[in-house]
Amino acid sequence: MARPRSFDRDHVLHAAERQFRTTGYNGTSVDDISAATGLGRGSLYAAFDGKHGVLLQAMAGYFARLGEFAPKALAGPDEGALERLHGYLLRAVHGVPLAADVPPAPDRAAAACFAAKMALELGTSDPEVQRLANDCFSVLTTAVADCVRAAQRSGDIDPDADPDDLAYLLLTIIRGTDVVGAYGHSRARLTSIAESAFALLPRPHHR
Amino acid sequence: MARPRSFDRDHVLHAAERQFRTTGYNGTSVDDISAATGLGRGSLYAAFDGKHGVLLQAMAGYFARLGEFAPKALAGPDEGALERLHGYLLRAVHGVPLAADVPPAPDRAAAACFAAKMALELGTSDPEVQRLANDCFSVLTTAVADCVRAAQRSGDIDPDADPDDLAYLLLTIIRGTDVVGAYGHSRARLTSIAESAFALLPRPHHR
DNA sequence: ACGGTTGTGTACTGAACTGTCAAAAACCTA
DNA sequence: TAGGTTTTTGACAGTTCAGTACACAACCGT
Repeated sequence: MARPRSFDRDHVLHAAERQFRTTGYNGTSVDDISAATGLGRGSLYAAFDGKHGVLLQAMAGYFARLGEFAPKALAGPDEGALERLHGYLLRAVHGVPLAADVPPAPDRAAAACFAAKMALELGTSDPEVQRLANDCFSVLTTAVADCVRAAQRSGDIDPDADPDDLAYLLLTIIRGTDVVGAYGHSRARLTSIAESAFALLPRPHHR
Repeated sequence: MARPRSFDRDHVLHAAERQFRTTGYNGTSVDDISAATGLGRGSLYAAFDGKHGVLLQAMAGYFARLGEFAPKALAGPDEGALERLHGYLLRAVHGVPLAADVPPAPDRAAAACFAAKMALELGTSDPEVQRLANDCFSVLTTAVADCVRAAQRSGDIDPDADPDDLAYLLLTIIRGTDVVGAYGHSRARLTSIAESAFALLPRPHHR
């Protein structure tokens, strides 16, 4: 028996995420968020408790999408594991993949991992942001490590390699391409980096 | 026949760099810079043309230090090239090395590449910053690629590998550890990533 | 020692920003 | 259809910020 809210929570948080992505946290004013989401000042404070609240909840939403998509993209039968890894790597260097059918963003720099960007801007002074960003990273390393193990079982990756170390390395490379993308390098360059990384994966010793 | 300036330009720019590194560009006010450098507002505007001018000149100074140190650390006889690469990689993942004897910074997150951090925060909207950051990256990739070529001549790296691709990949990994460091991961974890990367370098096919 | 020149410190201005408040609007239920 | 509840809207106060202007201090050559 009260007025229902006129906006979709996830939709608003996603718009705020885009804004934070392009102008950074400190570079975004509450009015910017207001314009990007269509919500008035008062509604923002009532629903999300202001700028910092919007950030935390937007990051939580991002984390949820990540935890939904990445494991799904990497899980599957052992046989195709290496190829799934390959595909994920190639898509990831062009922007965090969050849906199977979403094409890479037109602007690579704006497609960098949201959590990573916020962690780099605020991580030293905002432990909560740092923790959330690290959670995003953990989800990804876990999913990749599982996929590496699957590839090892199917004989496509050296069984002596440590799957966790390999997962950390691959994710570090992916995050590194966020930075290289921010430098303005071409899509072809990023693809080349991804292929080089993939080519160096330790294969089993045949003989 | 005029009053000389009472500050050392490089010293001031370095202090400003530290401030930008810890609080970001948009998170730093002119008063913050003033406090960090000891210069008054007027002097800052007269000598560096305000906040943005300080950033550009601080980045230029950073670029100069980078171009001074990195090639020196990686150049040398072909024989020790692989080991120099190894040493550089290990030091780089703990913060941009700018002098041979400087120990890694106490706070890893504050030791990330200055240029990379600024590029990620401002790169999309500030082409000048993007260009300067990319220049920093180019200096490093060139130096690393040269060292890879040296290691190939001495028979420590597969001569069939493309040294430029390898250099891009290694630098991408190093920039990736800036992000992983911002997540709050331990020094040991970063070392482990660097060692994993080094272990995967393509060795020549013996026999 | 003095004057010209340049650096330094501080106060000021107009704009922008954050967080809050109260009135109006929208909705549901009875 | 009327009342109660919650959202929405717009405006407001206090603060902070970037950039400027002006007065003062320091130095050097003569």
